Amino acid sequence: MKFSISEENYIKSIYHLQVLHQRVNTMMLAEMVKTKAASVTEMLKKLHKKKLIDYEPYKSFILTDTGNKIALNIIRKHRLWEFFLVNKLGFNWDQVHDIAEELEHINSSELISRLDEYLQFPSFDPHGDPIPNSKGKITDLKRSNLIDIPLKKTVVVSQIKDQSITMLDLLKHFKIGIGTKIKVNKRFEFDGSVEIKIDQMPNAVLSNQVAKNIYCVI
Amino acid sequence: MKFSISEENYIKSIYHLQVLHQRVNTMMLAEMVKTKAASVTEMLKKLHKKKLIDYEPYKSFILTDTGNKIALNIIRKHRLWEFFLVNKLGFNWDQVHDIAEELEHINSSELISRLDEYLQFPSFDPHGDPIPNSKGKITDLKRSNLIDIPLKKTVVVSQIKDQSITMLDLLKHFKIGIGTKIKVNKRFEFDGSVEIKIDQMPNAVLSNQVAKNIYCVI
DNA sequence: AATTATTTTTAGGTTTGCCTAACTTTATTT
DNA sequence: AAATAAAGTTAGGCAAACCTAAAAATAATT
Repeated sequence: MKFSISEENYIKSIYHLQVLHQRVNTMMLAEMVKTKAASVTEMLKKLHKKKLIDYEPYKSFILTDTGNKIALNIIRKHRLWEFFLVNKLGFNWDQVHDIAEELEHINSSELISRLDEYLQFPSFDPHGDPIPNSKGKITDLKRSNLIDIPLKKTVVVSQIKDQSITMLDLLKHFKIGIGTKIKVNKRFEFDGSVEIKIDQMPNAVLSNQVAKNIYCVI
Repeated sequence: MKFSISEENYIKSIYHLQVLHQRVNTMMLAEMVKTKAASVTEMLKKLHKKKLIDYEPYKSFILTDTGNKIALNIIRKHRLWEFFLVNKLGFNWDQVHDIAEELEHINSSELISRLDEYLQFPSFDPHGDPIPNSKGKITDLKRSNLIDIPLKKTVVVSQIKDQSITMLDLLKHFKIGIGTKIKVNKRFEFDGSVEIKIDQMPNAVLSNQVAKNIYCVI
């Protein structure tokens, strides 16, 4: 089944709202899709008829399993494109949302599976949000860089942002790679550097510049 | 100024028709955008009001300079995306048109200039059609097929006219694709075949039928 | 030149998704 | 519990882009 861009945006928005607040209402949705409540009601009736939401007038609505699957697919596309824009085209992570908002509606599963492969099946988008796989399954782990990670918590490196040779050299020296377990002991306000501990290694201090490029699964 | 997907498709189609037949009429355009003549007339009035075409009812229509520029920008996007799909995602050139047809309407000049750079500013798309630059200029390099090319001159393949699967197969065997450097050593009068040389390949002979379908930038 | 055929436009209708205004239902106060 | 406020729905309209059928203009034939 194919859906209009509008329908897709409503489905996606309902999904996001359900994650944040489990009860979703018409006004919240109206605000999210930047329209008026009356338009939302109209769309709810349509989505209900297409069996994408369960809906009782004046009561509430919730995505059906089908609706959920469709939402996850749109989100998958959005996040893969964001990953592409940042890691291939060199955008900053705060510049890509609007563009991905358009790209997510491109309709070709072949395109998406190839893109996924081209990007080497990333698990997280540039904001650290998980990318659903082709079956709609999400790794339910959050991700952030060493600057934002809670202290004294052991985390696993999942991505290095800056992949320059100099950066790789530095990482080699500290024995840091994808999968490495790291604990941040202390953060120094003065220069934003962090002291880390890796198993069987002495404590080490990474500059802010380095730390912010190392992303970990929490 | 921003245009709807429909408007963009009309503009692009008028451009293509103008290249093929300099006189364009309503019915041709209707067929090209897969709609009916009445709808075309409606759109012509709208495009005229927006000064994208010169239009006199019952007479004719033609793109204005502005219209032309917009058309070239859409075509630029289409061809860059096609190049991306083939050269980065590994699609075959005969699979990418429909996807590029959607991607060409994504609205971000920043995206396109970065994509262009990422692809290293290609001059031709996978079908050998020239990609307009950001100012709408098309490389008007001299191109001709292997029959008409000067002997002993290294040229670069830029377009394959016949894109049948059988032709594709043959080209694969000889390792010929867009961008391949070729030198024609000799032409045989008898059957019009040509002997070519490609770097790191033994000499090869192509039939006249094949040679005349391979276009190169001189 | 008159008739016929074709092309183009106009007129009137449909669908999608938006809007405002009015009305219902549900929630919150008093 | 009644009154008021807020949220949700319905009704009636609008714009974009499509459609069919009929009318007008142009082109082709006799």
